[in-house]
Amino acid sequence: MNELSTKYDPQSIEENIYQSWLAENLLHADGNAARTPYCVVIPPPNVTGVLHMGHALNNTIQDILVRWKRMQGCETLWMPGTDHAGIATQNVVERELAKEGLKRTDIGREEFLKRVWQWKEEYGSTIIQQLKSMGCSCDWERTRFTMDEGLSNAVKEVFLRLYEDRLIYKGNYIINWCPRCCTALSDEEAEHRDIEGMLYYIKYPIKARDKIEKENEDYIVVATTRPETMLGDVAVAVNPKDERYAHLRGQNVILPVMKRELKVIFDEDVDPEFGTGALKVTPAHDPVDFEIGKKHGLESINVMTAEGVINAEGGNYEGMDRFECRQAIIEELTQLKLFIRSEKHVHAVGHCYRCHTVVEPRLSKQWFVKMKPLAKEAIKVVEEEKIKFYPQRWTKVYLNWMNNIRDWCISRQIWWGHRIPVWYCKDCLEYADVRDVDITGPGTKGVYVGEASPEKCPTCGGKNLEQDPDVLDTWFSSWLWPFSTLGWPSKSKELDMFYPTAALVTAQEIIFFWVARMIMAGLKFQKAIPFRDVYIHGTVRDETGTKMSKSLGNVIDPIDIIREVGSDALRFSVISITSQGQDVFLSKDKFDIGRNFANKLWNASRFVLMNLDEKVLNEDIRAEDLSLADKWILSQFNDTVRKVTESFESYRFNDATAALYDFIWHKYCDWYLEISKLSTDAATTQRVLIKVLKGCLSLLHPIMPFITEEIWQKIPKKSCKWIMTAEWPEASKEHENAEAVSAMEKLIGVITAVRNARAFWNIGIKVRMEALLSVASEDDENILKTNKKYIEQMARCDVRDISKNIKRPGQSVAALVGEIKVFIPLGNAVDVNKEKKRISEKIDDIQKYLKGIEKKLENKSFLDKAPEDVVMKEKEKKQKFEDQVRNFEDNLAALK
RNA sequence: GGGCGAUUAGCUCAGUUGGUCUAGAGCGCUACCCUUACAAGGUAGAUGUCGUAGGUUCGACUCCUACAUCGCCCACCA
Repeated sequence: MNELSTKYDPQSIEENIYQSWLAENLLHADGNAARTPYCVVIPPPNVTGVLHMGHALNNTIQDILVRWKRMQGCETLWMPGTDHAGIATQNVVERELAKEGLKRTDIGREEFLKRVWQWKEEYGSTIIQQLKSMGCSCDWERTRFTMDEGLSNAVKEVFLRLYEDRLIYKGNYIINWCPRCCTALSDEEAEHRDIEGMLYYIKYPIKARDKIEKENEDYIVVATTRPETMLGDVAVAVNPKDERYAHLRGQNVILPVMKRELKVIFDEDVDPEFGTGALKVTPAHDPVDFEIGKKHGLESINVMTAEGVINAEGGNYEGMDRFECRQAIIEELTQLKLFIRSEKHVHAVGHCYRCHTVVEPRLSKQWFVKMKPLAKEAIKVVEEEKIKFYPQRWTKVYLNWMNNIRDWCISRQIWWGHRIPVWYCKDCLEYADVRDVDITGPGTKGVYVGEASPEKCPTCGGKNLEQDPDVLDTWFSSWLWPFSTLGWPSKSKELDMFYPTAALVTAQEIIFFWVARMIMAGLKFQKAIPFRDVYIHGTVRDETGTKMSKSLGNVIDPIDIIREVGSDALRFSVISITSQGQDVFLSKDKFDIGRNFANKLWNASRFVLMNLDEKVLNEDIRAEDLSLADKWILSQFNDTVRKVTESFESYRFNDATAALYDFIWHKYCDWYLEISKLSTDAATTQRVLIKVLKGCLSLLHPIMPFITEEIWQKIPKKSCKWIMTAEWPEASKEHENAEAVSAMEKLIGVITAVRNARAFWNIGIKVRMEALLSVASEDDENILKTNKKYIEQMARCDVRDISKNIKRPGQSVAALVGEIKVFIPLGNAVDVNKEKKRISEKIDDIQKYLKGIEKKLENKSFLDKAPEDVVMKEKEKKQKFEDQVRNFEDNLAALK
């Protein structure tokens, strides 16, 4: 009944344990107001996503926090859910359609959305299932999805409020455009990557001279990385201070290929140092050019379609792909003798974060959120440390971004997402396409902004209404997550209780996407911060330091690892190699740490339970019955409780795993368990074994939930049925026992000395050894005498004598443990020369350190300035080493 | 162009306010051991001028400055 299976087999326990928790309803937070609330908000994984190592790390950390707080008696809530990932999901479903030879436009918006929902129902919960297999203790009953009705209401409400406050507007700007996804992207969604491209030097002939006759006079040379955009050039700009071009004032140049006449304009923003100092101006395709164009009243010529293909404005190049066009234009220019040369040029090029296509800066009409006013408060709360980042260095990164924040492009030209809640009256507007309206805020003629479609146009009463075709950026719903998931905009018990949430755990990549925006939304709509602590963990990378990603094929799939070594081993391993905020370099062998540790724990528990007589648990441990080893292990355990709790409190999770690993393996198993074999029958020993085991399981439970629960279930007469809801151990002074710790250290020293001699003299384990212990103090004598049996058991020797001033027997070897001299008679086995050499080496070793200490103590400044206790310690150290040297020298002399 | 991180044993990494550090762990390595919880184990052992050069200090792996190498993030240099 109480027995654990001989082999630790995570596969056979993990699934069952999780089902039991669900059956017992242990994961559900019902909102008990008598307890301290503790709420963690999951970074909602992408609904198309599958679990990767980053998720594994992220969710393990969150689960640790939640389980730990739950055990501490908090009312904990871990809100799970997924976001609808507009672009990514739409891409997935479009690919499915493509298999049937269809495009989304073939089936229409409504039918397409039906397909997406179908897809979501079928595959959207993959990642949720995977989180369960990791043991995550989320409240699954509260699982949310950004497209749920409640969350959609929050989105509408927020859009309306921002619009009313004139923080949302629609206008014509250069945005990042993905020609593959055919949508606008926000600045954050364009990932800049360094690309080795080309810088092309092109001659633009000066109009006054119709033929190129003189070098350097008949034309101006511009440099560009994107020659295809020249089709949309409207000017050439130079710096007014640049004397090279002073003669061009008032001149026009001819745009090659298009043969359009361009003005030469003078603008401070042109850098004379770059390229030739002359800039071709293409306002429709470059943000800098757009600004210059605005300043100088230039027209904008858009030469590309949404798909990145040259349009009618591109003359002969119409219909050509943008990159093909680049080559073709260079060829034509070469023929015209207007192409000078190209040189290699490394520059950062934006790529779509969903499909990695090179983004095209494109002039288009989009919806934006004004960020500066929102950022103001969000900067303040972080500066005032109402929200704290762990590690702290991210504060600076956050503030830097916030202080330079730019308006957020929130409209997307896709179908899957929250439709923009804006309707246009086609009768009132003079545009054929509703997209073309400029909207600065409430009061725009023919524009209605509201929760649902209006009956009629508020301006003219007409019924010719059309909703804005665009949807909102997915992050426009994610940024509301901390309160939209708790019921807002409706009033709710949960919102009152759990907002602000306690901690947010996330990766560095989404500080700007998500964390910063949640802070702004929280402050704007709840008038309160969304969370107090932000813990930023490292990025999971492979051995070579590159980010793990599917496309690179360097992923280690957490699900494979769970299958091989179990979820507990995965969790323990990943936590133990992650120091605060540092990136994680992962390779498969790292999981041995957790696997071996779980195995060790399993076997130790098996030993304890095997030797347990249930009846002894009817009574408590009595202090007067405790042996030295009992007191020692209880004191050491107490230390461990303190360390683990402190580590969790300061988000230093690997410190917790290190403390537990060291205690369980090297103290509990290596020493206490072995010593306990002397008295497995004794009630007190059994009680201590169980007490410490239970304590370890509790401390370990947040990190390794399954194995600890499984073992817990086999322990008889426990206070709580489930370890998941058991009490978190508390460290207390009364368990501290410095005396026992120091006494035990002496015993361990003696035992190690004997073992050392055995190994050094190559004496087999079966040969019985003898030892004589010469002591200098009563205390030592008592300790050794009362615990003689430990030495005999652990070092496999007979202790012949323990007393003061024992003379070293002939044919023996000696060791020193503090003030205790250990003599080990070896008979003829002793090789005098070998022993001499051994001892001499030890003396040399010690003397080396001794010299350092002596030097320190001779230094007057040190004696004057160092604190007293430090000086005292140095003196003690010196004394100790001197004693050791003297002793070893005596020993050396005793050798004949 | 700005900002940040890393540099410690053969490998992968810990090391919290400068002195209990004679710098640790895991893996690997060496020797012995299938000792009745565990060979995914046990016992014992070897291995480091803590990237380089200065500085602050009685004292630096720890703080400061420069440099080197690697990596990350941000940025409209065409």
